[in-house]
Amino acid sequence: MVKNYNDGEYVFFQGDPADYIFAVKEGQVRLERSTIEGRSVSMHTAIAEETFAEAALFSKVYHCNAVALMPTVIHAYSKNQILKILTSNTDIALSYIRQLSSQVRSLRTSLELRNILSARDRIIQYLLLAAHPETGVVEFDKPLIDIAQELGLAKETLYRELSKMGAQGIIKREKNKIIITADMIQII
Amino acid sequence: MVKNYNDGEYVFFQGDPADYIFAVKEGQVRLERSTIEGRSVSMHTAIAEETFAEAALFSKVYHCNAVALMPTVIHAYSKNQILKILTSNTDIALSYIRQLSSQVRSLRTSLELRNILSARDRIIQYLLLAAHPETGVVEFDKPLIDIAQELGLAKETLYRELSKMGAQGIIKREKNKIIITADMIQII
DNA sequence: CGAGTCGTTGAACGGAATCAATCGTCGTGG
DNA sequence: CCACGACGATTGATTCCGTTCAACGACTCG
Repeated sequence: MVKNYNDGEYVFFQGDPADYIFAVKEGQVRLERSTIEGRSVSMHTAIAEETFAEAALFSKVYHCNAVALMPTVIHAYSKNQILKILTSNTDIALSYIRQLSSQVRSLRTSLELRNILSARDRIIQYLLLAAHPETGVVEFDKPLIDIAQELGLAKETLYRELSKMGAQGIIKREKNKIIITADMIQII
Repeated sequence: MVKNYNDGEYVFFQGDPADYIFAVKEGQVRLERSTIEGRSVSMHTAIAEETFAEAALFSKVYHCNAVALMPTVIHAYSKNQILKILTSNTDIALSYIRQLSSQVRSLRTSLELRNILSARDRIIQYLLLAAHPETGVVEFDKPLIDIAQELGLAKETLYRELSKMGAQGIIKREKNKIIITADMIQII
């Protein structure tokens, strides 16, 4: 089921009966928990192609609010239907487990990156992880500005560090592409 | 199956046949990926009571190395056995899905916290999330030093901000406990 | 009663965010 | 077809905040 939301419009509220899980097709949705005295804390921001409220499968009500941060297109999937499918078809259940496992791994990696304080080191580790293991090529399907966001850095910091690294010859830059040179290895 | 590892001992290597998934009982295990030229990048550090290499369920080989960072006790579970159980018993599969979903949610929340630059704000959001919704009480089952680590802050920073907040009267501190006062709400 | 860990505070430094300005590029519509 | 606007990329200057180093008190546990 496809639905459209405007900026600021709520998809569901904390306490609503949890009947659907969702996927963002376009736009962004913030998951926020209401705290004491009506304040809210953002728990996650789901972007395009992400699913959210998966935990609703196992809960009678939603435990947070979901609000669109811009005009947003969302797919809603009936929780009961999904549960039925998951219990009747072990292949699908397993494939869902695989997907979740891979999500856990990727989230853990992101978190581990954030434990690196130095911007330079964080970028280097990111590049090493993202690089093709043989060729040392990192290809980007999104602007650097988004990468900066992922890395938890100001875009300026990322630009600066990259151009420094370029000057030092430890990376080479092409359009939508960064190539790690052999020199990087000694630096680390 | 229980196994013991010494500091620096490897549990498995990248490329080894993936026959087991694991849980850390005591100690720590670092998951690291080998990159070009034999360097390694840490992808995750699993601590006590955490599972790791769950993605091995769906892979023939491990995609990273696992190395004990201290004397460590690990439980190993046969991948085939687990797969058999998951496919034969949908209840267990569902419960595993639940566990993974909850892990995803919690990891997303941690990551969202890290997107907050200001130490003070990050701590406040953390406290609000961790607080009992009615009473505003946060109870700790581990030292603040570990909380600081979780938050990605130097312990000194956490101590300082907490004592500032205490002085401002927006929190009250007791042993293993922080109470959020009504005053906090206006400050945010 | 010591050893080790946790908690706390001070001082100084450095590095990343921020503000600001400019350029390049792409798509769009008049 | 070109002007315009939007957004990404880039560089400079400045500020500020969190890390780091250091030292010390408190507490727990063997």
